Amino acid sequence: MLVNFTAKSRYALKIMMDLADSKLVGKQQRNKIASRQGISVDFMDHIMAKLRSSQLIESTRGRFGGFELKQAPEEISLWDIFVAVEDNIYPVQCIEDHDACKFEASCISYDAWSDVFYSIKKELTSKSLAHMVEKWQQKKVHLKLSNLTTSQECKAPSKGNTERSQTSTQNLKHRG
Amino acid sequence: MLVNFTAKSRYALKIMMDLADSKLVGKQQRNKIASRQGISVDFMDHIMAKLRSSQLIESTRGRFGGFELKQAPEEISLWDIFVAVEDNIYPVQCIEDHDACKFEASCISYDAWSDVFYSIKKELTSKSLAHMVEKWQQKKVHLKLSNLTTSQECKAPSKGNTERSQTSTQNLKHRG
DNA sequence: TTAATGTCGACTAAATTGATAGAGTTTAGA
DNA sequence: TCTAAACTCTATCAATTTAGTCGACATTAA
Repeated sequence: MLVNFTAKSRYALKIMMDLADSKLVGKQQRNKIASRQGISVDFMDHIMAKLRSSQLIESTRGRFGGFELKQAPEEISLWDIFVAVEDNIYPVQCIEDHDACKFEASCISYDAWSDVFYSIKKELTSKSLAHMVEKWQQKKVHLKLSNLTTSQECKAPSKGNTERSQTSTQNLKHRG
Repeated sequence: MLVNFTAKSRYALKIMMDLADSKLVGKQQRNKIASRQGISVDFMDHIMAKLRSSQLIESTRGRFGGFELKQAPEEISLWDIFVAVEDNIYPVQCIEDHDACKFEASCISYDAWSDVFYSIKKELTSKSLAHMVEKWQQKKVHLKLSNLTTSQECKAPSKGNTERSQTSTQNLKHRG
């Protein structure tokens, strides 16, 4: 898949937008976020850990704990979010690690990949979470949705239920 | 992997650059290309089929056959190449197929993904094969390489030899 | 006819991905 | 101090995807 963002990026973006959208209301609990955004709480844990270690969110443990953004949405770019959750952000090995390939200098495509990488990085760095959320909030007005009434309809497959299994819980394949 | 170009894209770019680079010399045989670019001929067949069905290259069968570009390098963008070989070029399902998700309208991240997709597409569409090859040809002058003396050193793993197997053929992991 | 060339589809091993499970830790407050 | 409501961390797994291999076939020039 070209320009392949894994589920981690998809979910991370939802989570970050959810937190930015509900910023004024205060800390958000993980199962609230998960159910609003249709993500399995268990899987979300992994994503939260990464977002946290990248200083994008902070968490409070214990009763009445929850998550909130650690930086202003204006300061967070989409690039920051994707980099936080994906294990490898480079299109090819040699861009990541110049020592990975001793033939870099004479490789016909090295410079082209380098070019591709930096322009994608530039584009994603230029897009702020604040801007994305602003557009969402304008859209919400049209949709006449109240502030925190985000859809519940987008479900992760339920426990032990794959698309081929016999239980009939719908897997809606909502992948945005 | 974020911005994940599979081996098909990596190889396809090498192949297209190789063909553009040797355009004046005429048709190129598949095992010549494969050995210059360090690709397994067998795997290359799959890529060639896709490049051909996308009208990017044309082939001549039989003795003295080979491959050549079907369009001028100025007319071919990196986007064209990646689209030709990758099965899915969309970062998320709902950008590909609006009907895939009936909750698109109320999805918090749909517009953001759409934005991401179109800016990456724009960037890659703006980069022509001609431009990339021109830069390579300038670099070659510095490297003092003759026109078709491209490196042989970049090998795909040899037959039946994975990184874990006991035969010691080096897998150089040249991934550009 | 033959050798050199490209074409195509079936198959497979390895790696990655998405998801699950379960045993912690921390905190507020009764 | 005890408990419930939270978050944290690591191990494991099934399904899918990817990269690669193989073999039989088709085409062409000489």
